[in-house]
Amino acid sequence: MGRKRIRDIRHEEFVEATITAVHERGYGVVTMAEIAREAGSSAASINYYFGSKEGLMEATMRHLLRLLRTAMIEGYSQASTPRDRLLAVMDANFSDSLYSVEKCSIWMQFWANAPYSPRLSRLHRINRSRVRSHFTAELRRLVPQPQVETARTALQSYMDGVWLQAAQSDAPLDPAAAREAAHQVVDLVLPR
Amino acid sequence: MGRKRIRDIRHEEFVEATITAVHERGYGVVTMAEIAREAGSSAASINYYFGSKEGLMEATMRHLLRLLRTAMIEGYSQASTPRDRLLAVMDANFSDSLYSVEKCSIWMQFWANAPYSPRLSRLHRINRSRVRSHFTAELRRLVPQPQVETARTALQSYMDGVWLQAAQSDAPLDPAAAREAAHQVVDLVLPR
DNA sequence: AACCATTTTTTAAATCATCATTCAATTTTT
DNA sequence: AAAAATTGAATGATGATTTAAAAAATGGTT
Repeated sequence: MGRKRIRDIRHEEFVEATITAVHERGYGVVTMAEIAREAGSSAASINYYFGSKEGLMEATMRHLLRLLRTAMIEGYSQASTPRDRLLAVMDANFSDSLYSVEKCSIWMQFWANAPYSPRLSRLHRINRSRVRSHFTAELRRLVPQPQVETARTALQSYMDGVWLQAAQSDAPLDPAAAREAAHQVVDLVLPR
Repeated sequence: MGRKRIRDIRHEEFVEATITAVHERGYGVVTMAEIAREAGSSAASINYYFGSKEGLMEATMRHLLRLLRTAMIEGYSQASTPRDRLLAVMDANFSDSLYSVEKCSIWMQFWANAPYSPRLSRLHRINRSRVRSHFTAELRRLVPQPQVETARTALQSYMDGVWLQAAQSDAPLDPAAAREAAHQVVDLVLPR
């Protein structure tokens, strides 16, 4: 029973510490020692578990992607109409567990660094194309064929842009308000 | 006459080299030596002109902001209706001189790093609020009052999101197509 | 044109600091 | 007792910045 426990607990602790530390110091500047201190541990331990700094970063991004996927699946399962499913995808992006300055900020860091790390860029591509196919599937039933692509990029880029801004914010975010705003954008974009 | 010339020429050379080098290697990883090599010079020279690496980065961002402002002013001056002025702001963001993988990529890097550098974050804020006020001014005349704010964030975030994506692209961009797509998004958002 | 004095520009090398990673030894858990 | 986890202290690199000295441009004077 306990065989896997410690390993998993440490994993999670280090990933959480990474999120905090990267948010505070920046992806390019944060050191192993800082992350370790944040986790109440030592840099050597991180290497013991993750092999390298890059391995840790990849694990952290996987963690965030998992959060997003979970939020998305949950919302999706409760929605019955195409419109509700569309809103569910957006709501997932602005869910309480994801839409915080800390998370948006680290997400942005990963995003900016993805082009220089094959591991990150792969994760990034996979995530993006999943969101795209969700959007496209619902929009096909909501807008005339020639506008599907325009509506999709409008909405998907909107989400990206809002996160980009959120990362710059110096005040705490309001996820509920962000969802409300997103709904209004959907209203604006979809034919009524 | 020649007193200022050399200084200006070097400035520009180093800034161009910075754009190329940051695009190729990433903001957090690029070294002074790499930038210097790209410019056919030495790292010490960069410090002579810019004082520090951060100074160089700030100058580079200023350069990009100047490009954006120039493109915007030019388009603006030729537009006569609110709608045309709105489109002009968008077109400036997707102008041939700005909408390239290289430029979007470095822009993204600055964006991600702004929260950790007061100098960058200041520039960033100024630019953003200029774009916002342009948008708001035109939208006031194009959509009912209660929707102005929604339409503005929809469009402004759209632009941000498209740049974010562009930075990840591994193929050359098509600025004309991006402008066309942006126009369609405007059509979607504005009441017809 | 040629000459010198002054200023500006350039860079190689030295300095100084930082960090990821590894290793060897210890502690904790099973 | 064996395996897993932990860490302090090397190790080995890297890289921004400074310095000191050289090279190039400039301007004034014949």
